[in-house]
Amino acid sequence: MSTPLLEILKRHQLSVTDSRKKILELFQHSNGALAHADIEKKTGELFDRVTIYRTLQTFVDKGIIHTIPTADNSVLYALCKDECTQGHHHDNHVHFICDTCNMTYCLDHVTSPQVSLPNGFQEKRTDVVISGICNLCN
Amino acid sequence: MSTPLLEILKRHQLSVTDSRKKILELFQHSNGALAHADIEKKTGELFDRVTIYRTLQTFVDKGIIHTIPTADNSVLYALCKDECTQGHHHDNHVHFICDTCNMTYCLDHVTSPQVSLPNGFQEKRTDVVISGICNLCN
DNA sequence: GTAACTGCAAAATATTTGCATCCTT
DNA sequence: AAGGATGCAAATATTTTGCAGTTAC
Repeated sequence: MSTPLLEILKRHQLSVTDSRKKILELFQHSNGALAHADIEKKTGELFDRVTIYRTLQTFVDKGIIHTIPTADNSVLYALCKDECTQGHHHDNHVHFICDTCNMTYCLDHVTSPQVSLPNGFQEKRTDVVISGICNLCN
Repeated sequence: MSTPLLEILKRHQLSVTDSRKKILELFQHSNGALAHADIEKKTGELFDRVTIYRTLQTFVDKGIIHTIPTADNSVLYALCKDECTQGHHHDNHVHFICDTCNMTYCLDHVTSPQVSLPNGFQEKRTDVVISGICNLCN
């Protein structure tokens, strides 16, 4: 199903460490997005808080995960599809946040719509975040 | 042009104080969104940092301003259109963030597109954030 | 062996809360 | 006069940085 951990890390020229393996695994086994706090909770005392921050940042830089915009303050991360290359994310899919279970999904098969902008505005990237009720809570 | 300050505050049953007048005025004179830090900078030493936090929260609660989702950690606020009522925002317009000048615009006249979701997902609210180059920087 | 990664400590930043005082109505 | 808003102090939470020790390759 999902690409082996080691292959992903190696493809991005990252050395294979416990924290990277574990955190990447968490993303693969979660069908939604994760926040720093989620990861901290799920890894227990395994890694330092700082290591988690740095690992997430590294993954973002390398194009392994991407951040998801949220209206409140929180920062969420989710796996990129395989086509993401370093420094160039192609995550133009729709994100869905369930108001009930609070889960955040990447709807990989729903692509962002084309929006026509006023004169002079030039689109480079479109993020769509839809909230409502997910299929499990419905 | 814009609704008088006092009228807006009174309509939402808020007492008229210096900080509320000043902060609301800032939003009216800005054609973009503002962050807590922007407001702090523009008001100088006039008000306490905490007062700004509380004033912004009050405005959000009352439906005078709304937050804008951003992929990084920052929280941005912008004026709601007049139809917003307490606890019920109707800000279904598109937001635009300029990569060059870093300004955030509410494109009030560009409404969020309808997105068709997978079975079982029910939309309640759609946020669209487009980044690129704005009309002034273009 | 070397460069990169981690843990720990601490700094920097951001946000929230309690309470006494002041201001709006 | 009474309730709400503010300022200040301090608690809490979040993120970043420096550095020494450890690990991957």
